[in-house]
Amino acid sequence: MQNSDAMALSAALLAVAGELTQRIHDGVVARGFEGLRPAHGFAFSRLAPDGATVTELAAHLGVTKQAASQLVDEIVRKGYAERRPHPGDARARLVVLTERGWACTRAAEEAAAEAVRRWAEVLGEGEVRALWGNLGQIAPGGPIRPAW
Amino acid sequence: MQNSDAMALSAALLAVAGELTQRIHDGVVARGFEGLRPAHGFAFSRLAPDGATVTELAAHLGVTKQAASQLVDEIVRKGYAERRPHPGDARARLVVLTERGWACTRAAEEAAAEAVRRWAEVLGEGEVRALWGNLGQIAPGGPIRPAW
DNA sequence: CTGAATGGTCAACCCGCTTGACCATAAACC
DNA sequence: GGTTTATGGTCAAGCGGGTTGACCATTCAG
Repeated sequence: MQNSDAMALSAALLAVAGELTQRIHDGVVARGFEGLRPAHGFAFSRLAPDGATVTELAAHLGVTKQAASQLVDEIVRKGYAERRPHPGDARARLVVLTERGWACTRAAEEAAAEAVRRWAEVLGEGEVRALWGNLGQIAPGGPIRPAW
Repeated sequence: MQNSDAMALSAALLAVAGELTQRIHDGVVARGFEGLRPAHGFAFSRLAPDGATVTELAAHLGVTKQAASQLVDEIVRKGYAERRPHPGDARARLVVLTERGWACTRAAEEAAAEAVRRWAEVLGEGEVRALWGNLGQIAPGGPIRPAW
């Protein structure tokens, strides 16, 4: 495999990633959730299970805790999450999704499913599963950083 | 395929895209090209064949022409490209890569190849080619936008 | 030849993120 | 127990890359 092939593969991957992000974002907006940026989705995915502290969120997103704090301010102000006292650590505050936050998360899932369905139309369901499997194996575990 | 599966696939794709971008960027820096951001790579890829005007570059990157103009200023100042009069249109100026710009592009290709090689170690060469083929089919043709 | 359209730049502003300082609570240590 | 160090969080100021708006030069359409 030549270097130029690797570049072509990279370009395709990044193009798909960019378009996917756009489609999910558009889909979320179309379902009535406004004032959000794609980065918020990654925050939601970290908050979803059991909530998280600002510091944990910052690590997940790969930004400073100040930036994460601002982001939390924003989604709290817009009604997607709320801050609660942290059980067992009076310094920390647990950020959890509100019902509206959950609804938005479900909307994002629907939008993602729509985008993936388009791929299945082109590749077939089997290839999409193969894609999933392959990507899952090479996906890193670290913080989710903006692609560029 | 369930919505949550689509979300898992999306998350994996975006994680891989983010890591790939980081690795290419790191590799370029390691080869001695500093002061560049990932976005510059996408500009280079558009300039590479025969150069481009600021407006074409703006369309390719999905930003305003003012932003593209600033970006060109930067890579010109750092010696990666130069502005030339456009043959056949006195308003336009053709932005072309310098030799250093070409060297940087080759460095990026090497870094991409390194990253892809890691995938091949996990998936095998055949699956990587399959990945390439599948991504190539679903990749959009439009402007390359930052993932988020 | 005139008026609209296009390529490009300059200027002001916005917004998200960073660095640096600081307070409150927790954990570590004598 | 009391002091020191580390950790969670916020406030404030500044930076950097982007946007909008205005403008000039050249080209194209009538």
